[in-house]
Amino acid sequence: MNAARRSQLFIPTLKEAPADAQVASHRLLVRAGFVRQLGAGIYDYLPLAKRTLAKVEQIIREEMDAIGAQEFYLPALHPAEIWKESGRWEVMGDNMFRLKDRKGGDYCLGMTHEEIFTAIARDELRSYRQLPQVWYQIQTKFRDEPRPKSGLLRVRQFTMKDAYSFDVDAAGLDKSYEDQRVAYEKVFTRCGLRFVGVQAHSGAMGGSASQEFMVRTDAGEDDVAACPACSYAANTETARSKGPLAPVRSGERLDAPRRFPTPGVRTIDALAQPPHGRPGAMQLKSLIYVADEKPVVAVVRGDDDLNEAKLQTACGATMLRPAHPEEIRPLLGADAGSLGAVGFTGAPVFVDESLRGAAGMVTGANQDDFHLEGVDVDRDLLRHGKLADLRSVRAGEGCPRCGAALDLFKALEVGHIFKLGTKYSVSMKASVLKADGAETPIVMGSYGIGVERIMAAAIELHHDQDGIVWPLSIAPFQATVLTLGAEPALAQAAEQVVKELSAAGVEVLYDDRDERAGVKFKDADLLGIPIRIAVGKRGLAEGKAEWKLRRGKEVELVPLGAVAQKARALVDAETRRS
RNA sequence: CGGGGAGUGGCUCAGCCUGGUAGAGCACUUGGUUCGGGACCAAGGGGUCGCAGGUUCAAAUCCUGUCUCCCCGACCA
Repeated sequence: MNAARRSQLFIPTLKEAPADAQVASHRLLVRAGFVRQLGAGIYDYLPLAKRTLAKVEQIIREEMDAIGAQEFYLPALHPAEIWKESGRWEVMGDNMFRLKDRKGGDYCLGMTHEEIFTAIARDELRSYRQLPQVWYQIQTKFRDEPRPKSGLLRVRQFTMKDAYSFDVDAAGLDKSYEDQRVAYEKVFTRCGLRFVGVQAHSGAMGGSASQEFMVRTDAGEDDVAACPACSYAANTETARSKGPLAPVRSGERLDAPRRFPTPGVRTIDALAQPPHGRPGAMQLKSLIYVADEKPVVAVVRGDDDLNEAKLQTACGATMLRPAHPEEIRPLLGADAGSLGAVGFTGAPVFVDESLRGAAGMVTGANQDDFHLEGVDVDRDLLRHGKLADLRSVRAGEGCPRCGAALDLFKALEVGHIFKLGTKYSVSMKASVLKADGAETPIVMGSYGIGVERIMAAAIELHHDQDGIVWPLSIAPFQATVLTLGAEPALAQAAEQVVKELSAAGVEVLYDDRDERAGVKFKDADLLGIPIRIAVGKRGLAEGKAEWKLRRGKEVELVPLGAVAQKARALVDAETRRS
């Protein structure tokens, strides 16, 4: 039966949103009775949410199956040993939920499943003839996020579709990756999301190439640089730009850096003010980080921002954090605000590539209250330091491909695909024999989609003052029928319409409650069911019902007997597979 | 981990400064009047004031500790 009675369903709607809901999707999911919060970053999914999530999962399943991926279901509870094999028992740090069993053995809750799938591949795959394999599951992941926030957008327990490809060589991986990329585009499109695929930073996953699928919304936590003129789009963790980056020159070229007193000056800004008057573009900003427990120095222009992800890429570290003040002084002899990398060889030095050739620069002297002027980057820094892309791009800078002004915006990551290569197959010894009898590590890819994030992103994209406006493909119900009034004739007519809709395969929510019309309208708008059929006295006198789409304004009178077919046609048109 | 803010009935909040034994709106129950965009009247039910100590004749209120939740920052020297 495709019909449900509103009076029986558990849909606890709220007039007022909880005070702690900040973003639209959070507020509306709670108000419309889809979710409740159990703890920080932990949510109950109530029947309406379950229906929508099931639809998202089904769309994912269909697109995965269409490219030959095979569905698994693996444990969420993992013995520590398997994570120690890949080395990620340590790498994942505090982000991993860990627990012990009664014998004191170490376990964790899965954050992702590269290790588990790779173990199966290692144990079971022997020959190149068995490849390629593409495996996936839709499973719960646990991540002890430092700061859960924004409702369902950053949580500690969530559902992920994670897929893994196993190929004999790089060419095979290229194809598997491309299959996934195309499947992802279909999934997000079918879910009603406008998205952009962007070049991404691989982070703790490792591997060569990766692409993120981003939904543009201010509720997102990532920053994307995209070119309005060409197809270039990248997470700012990897985005580049060209010009206008020529460093300002001081005009005074010195044979060697010269120390000068700057009492009390601790910031770029202070040094830019009188009496010093050295604009940020003339300064070098030196930042101290700890990469895998070892200090590194990053140097960017005074008016630029260091991008931590880029620094992480540059030094190849798996963990990166800013150094504590008490780590800085013993290393450089001064506190933050007076630091510089001129002649400093106590730790690796990375210099932003935009600084190549810059001269007449000012930087800290590694002595409190003193700076150096006349610094020549090539001469004074690059003999011991390495050039790297470290700075964050800014809006308006030139697209690295075509030069047009880059657009910068907030975005929410709903999917991420990686070319892992052999990182896991080597560490976990997953290999097959090739045709020539040689053993070769399996070449892997890994592909994730956040199921709840799709639901939340759809709401961020599709809502108005009154509530959610679901895309038909993932709405918990496709149509809702309202009776306006208590007359038995209305209920009779409504039930007939419900029956016909149901018979036509349309999922319908029948609001049979003894409520005033206003309450039903408000509730229907809040829930966001795409098709609203209202049966009231006025229309019924002519044998008609009112047809209105949640996304539109027009109300149309439709003969009772024609409602089901009209709905069927719309559902067919909007949920068809691409 | 640092900095803010908040925990009072299911929800939104007041009361706290200036201690005297808990309130409003919404929601819920019953009756009545209403009935096309979150009705009205009347009568009800429901709260160890996050938790634990302490001060006091007396603590939601003052003090200490602790837990939880939300926001900002995780750097820009």
